[in-house]
Amino acid sequence: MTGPAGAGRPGETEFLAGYRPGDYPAFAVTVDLAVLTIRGGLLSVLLVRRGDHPFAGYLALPGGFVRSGESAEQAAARELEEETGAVFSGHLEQLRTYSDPDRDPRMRVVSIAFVALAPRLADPRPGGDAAEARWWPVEDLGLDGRPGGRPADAPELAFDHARILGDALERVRSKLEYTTLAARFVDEPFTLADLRRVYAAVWDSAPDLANFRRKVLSTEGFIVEQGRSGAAAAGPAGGRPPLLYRRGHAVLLHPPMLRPAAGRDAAGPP
Amino acid sequence: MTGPAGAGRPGETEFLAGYRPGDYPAFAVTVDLAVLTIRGGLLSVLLVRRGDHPFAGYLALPGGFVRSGESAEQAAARELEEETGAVFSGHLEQLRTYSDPDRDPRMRVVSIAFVALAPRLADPRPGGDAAEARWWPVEDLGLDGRPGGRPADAPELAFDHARILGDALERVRSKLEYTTLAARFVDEPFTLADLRRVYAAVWDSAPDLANFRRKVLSTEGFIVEQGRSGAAAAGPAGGRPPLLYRRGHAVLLHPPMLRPAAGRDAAGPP
DNA sequence: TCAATAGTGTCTGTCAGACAGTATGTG
DNA sequence: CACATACTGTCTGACAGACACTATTGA
Repeated sequence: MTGPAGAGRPGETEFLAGYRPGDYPAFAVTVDLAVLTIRGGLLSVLLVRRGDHPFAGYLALPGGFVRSGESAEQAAARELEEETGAVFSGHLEQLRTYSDPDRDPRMRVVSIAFVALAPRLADPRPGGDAAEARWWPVEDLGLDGRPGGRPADAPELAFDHARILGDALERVRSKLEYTTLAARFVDEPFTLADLRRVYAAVWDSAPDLANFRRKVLSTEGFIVEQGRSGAAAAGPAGGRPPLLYRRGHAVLLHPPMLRPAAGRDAAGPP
Repeated sequence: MTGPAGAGRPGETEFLAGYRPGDYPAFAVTVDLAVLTIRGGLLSVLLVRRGDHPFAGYLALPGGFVRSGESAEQAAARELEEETGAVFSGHLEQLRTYSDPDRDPRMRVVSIAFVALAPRLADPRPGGDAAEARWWPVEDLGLDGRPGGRPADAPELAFDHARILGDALERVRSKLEYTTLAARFVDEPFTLADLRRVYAAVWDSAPDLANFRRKVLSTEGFIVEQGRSGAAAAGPAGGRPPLLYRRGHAVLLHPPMLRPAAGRDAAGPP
């Protein structure tokens, strides 16, 4: 792949010098972020409460406009740092783009959605037009037909953000199956029990402990042993202190660790 | 998920009546299509030769601007029909969005890329500024480090289309593992040998015939038996006439059919 | 009968599910 | 000691890889 931009292709410099943009429709482009973490054993998402119309008072995914000189990825990283007040070092990946013509009643907006994963972040600070920003356990949002059904008091999300968040959850649930992404949810060093709690929270069902250990430890490069804690970091006293690990270099799991049968439907993009 | 657009949220109608768009950066939004099919046992992609600057004379993915009233999905379907001259009935899915600020030297363009799969399409007809449109076996493009290396005469693609096509190929290769997508590449009715040739072409290595049969036939809803051909459609004479099948309703494969070890690296989004 | 393609049977190793058991720490 | 947590062993069934085998057609 040779460079796309201002390269030396025959006649092109002259062409570009005389080029005037045609009248193509103009769009505003935003990024929306599904920032996920595990808090208190629950998969949680960062939501802001909107101060302004439209959808004033509704909960929404944090996000903002892409600026002239930046890519969507740069805009997502910038918004993430504005929202959390610190450089973001976790996992950030593009989810998909939402472009229904009437998804924003103000104007034509195309939104490029991202998923971010992080171990326990500092409590977020509000910014921009967000009146409030906090973590919500996803089960309190009643997005998917999870056991227990939609909580009666489940808040409604602004725009098409319920759909975006639903897609983000499906992406993360399925990526835990065939990647080592789970380890991005925990602080280092971590124990195998910590890592297993990530799967339990994301899949809403804990894999069998012994089988989980066998799989994780036999996957070369998933996690790296780090020694035993002098007297374990947290946790209630009592019990044998666990071995500690950090993230390894492996990215993919082969073969994958499939989640239990439930929640495996709904095709959707990978 | 209740409707995003012109709903009756308190105070919003008044707000929208007085709303004037702020000065957010304006972007052109395009769709780019990686249209894939199997031709002569080779995975092939539809490419156009550009007539205009920039990248005049280069090969490019077909695509075009998203219009004011349509979603990216609608634009992709429209371009596909313009390009092939018929209503497109195959599989079309969003790949990802490319937004590097300098990916197009003319102006700021965000491109939403799609992957389309179809059984042998009519030979394409050129349209728009495409001087020529034809199928290219992907192995002739030398995109990935495939055995044989990059052909000396491999053409260079315009813009960042080599990257987009590379991502599209990885998407399709991996989706064959855990979905029934392969069946979207063949005309109905088809034989098991036809279906296996799809895997052989996409993965560049044929799964063992007996194991392949066992897997496909034991996956309920992957394919449906359709009876035996009176005297097989095509193929060289001689040999036992095969059973015929059509696509079933199943979408996902559980557990997946993993491709052989090669080509399973390069993390990349799902 | 031969060539060619379709289709079957079966052995083997790998691995996940299930679950019972052992080890090592604290009070 | 009891108790809690960490960790191990092992039986079983499902399934993929490998490959030898049989079946059915046309020439």
